[in-house]
Amino acid sequence: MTQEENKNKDSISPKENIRQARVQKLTDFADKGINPYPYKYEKTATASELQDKYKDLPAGEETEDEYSVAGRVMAMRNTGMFIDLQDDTGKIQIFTHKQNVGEDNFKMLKLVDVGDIVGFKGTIRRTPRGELSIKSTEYTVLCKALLPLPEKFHGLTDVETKYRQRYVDLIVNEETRDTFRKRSLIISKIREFLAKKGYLEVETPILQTVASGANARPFNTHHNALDMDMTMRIALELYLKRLIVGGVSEKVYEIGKCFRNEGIDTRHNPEFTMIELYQAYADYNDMMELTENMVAFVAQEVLGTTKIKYGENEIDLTPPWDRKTMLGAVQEYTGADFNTCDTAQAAHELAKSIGVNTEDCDSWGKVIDKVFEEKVEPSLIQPVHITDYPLEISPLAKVHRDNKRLTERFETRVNGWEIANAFSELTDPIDQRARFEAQALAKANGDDEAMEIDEDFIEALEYGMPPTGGMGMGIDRLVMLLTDSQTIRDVIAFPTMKNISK
RNA sequence: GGGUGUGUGGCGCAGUGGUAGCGCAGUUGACUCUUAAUCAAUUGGUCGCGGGUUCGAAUCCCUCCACACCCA
Repeated sequence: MTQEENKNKDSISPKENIRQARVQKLTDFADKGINPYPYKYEKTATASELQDKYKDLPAGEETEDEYSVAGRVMAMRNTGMFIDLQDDTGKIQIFTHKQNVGEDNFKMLKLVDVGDIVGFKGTIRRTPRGELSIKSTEYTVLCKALLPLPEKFHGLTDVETKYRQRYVDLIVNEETRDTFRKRSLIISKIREFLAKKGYLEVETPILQTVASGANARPFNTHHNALDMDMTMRIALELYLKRLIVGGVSEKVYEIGKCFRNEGIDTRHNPEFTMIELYQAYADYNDMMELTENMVAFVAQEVLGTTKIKYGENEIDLTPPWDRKTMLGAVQEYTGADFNTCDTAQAAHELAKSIGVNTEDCDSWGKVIDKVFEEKVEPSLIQPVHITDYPLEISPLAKVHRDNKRLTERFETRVNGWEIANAFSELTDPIDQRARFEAQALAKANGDDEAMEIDEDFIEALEYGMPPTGGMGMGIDRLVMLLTDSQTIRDVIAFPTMKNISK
């Protein structure tokens, strides 16, 4: 090696060093006429199928049964004689011996590294130590990996790398794979539940000119060809109700991403998945029943039980769930009865008397909301529907049939979190316009999360919408609950991360 | 936005003012029914970035960056 080359070698990073050693192996394969990135491989079994089928095969026994398996090499012992192969169902050991694969092929195993994807063909045996194995007669490199996997024992634990490079996390951490498989199953079980009830799945625009239907700030974007500013949706609500107006189905739902331009924490990601569903001729009481039945069905199907463990808590999702009015819950936990307050000012004073500062709240309803959030919400571990929210904070819900200050709205709380929000939907277009105008006024007074007026939506209501019950649920939080995940980033495959400037 | 932490080779970690270490992975060899295989040798790091204090900084101080947790 010349001095120049030596200097060159010294200047590259250690990671690049390992990579270059593997790039050299690509050349070695090419020299043998082998393409380390071939096109196809015929698998005849998965790891778990074999583990299951041969679970009673005694240690030391051999069979003539021949299979082909493929997956990622996770460990090599005894210079490649024992290989742990992982596919998406589990692991199986490969036994390679020069007597079986031939001397040349056995030597060529030196070109195979942990992390490579390889197909093995051979017969089933169980080793004297009791490990089910495939006695390999031939093998095919299906992909040469150029970068090394994290350490085999401790694996990858750095949370930042787990989120930024989820593919590595998934390769080495079974719990991560399990969480995302469960996420998929949860969503498909929701679809199954709603399909059985006659719900029609629909799709509505993500790019919108008016982002409304929730109290949140949107992401702004721009359509070049139309030269038009647009926003990403913050809720599914108003378009789904247009479909109820149209009558494409009396029961519709959508599962999809919503986008809210706000902070990130353990329960918020800027893009997240919501389900919203609407059922004509139903009210919020029907929605309570539907919500608890849906969640219980999903838990039963995915976990085999409706009694789940989350952190330190046991949570019983078995219906029916508790129901408490918001004012009743506040009174229960603080002793304060906000029914007795006729004005926002009186509510402020009552809140102050129980130690809640509500200076930033400009209405009776907002005061109660804040007191509820501070004094009640954290205690609501077991599922409960909190009903009858104040009018001022519920611009899309019908006025309560028995109390004009309240609406027919409930939020379902589990583990202290809001997991569902539902109404007897407001269908009166004149009232809806008044509610939007109150929101617009709040926005003008500095509440940048107040709702936008959606004129076309009001027009839709003027064509007539049947009485309707609607419900929205955060899928990510439901998945957190059912997978015992402590942060939303553990249930979103690629959570939003800040750029690393280099 | 505020507070508290964390950031050291590909990965997991030690190192609180005096020449940057360990394990795994990698490389070379030995061994060949292993299970985090074993044994021997060995490559690899401007200690997140930048500045300061000091004879001397991974270590003390400041700015910035990223991440986590708590609070708002």
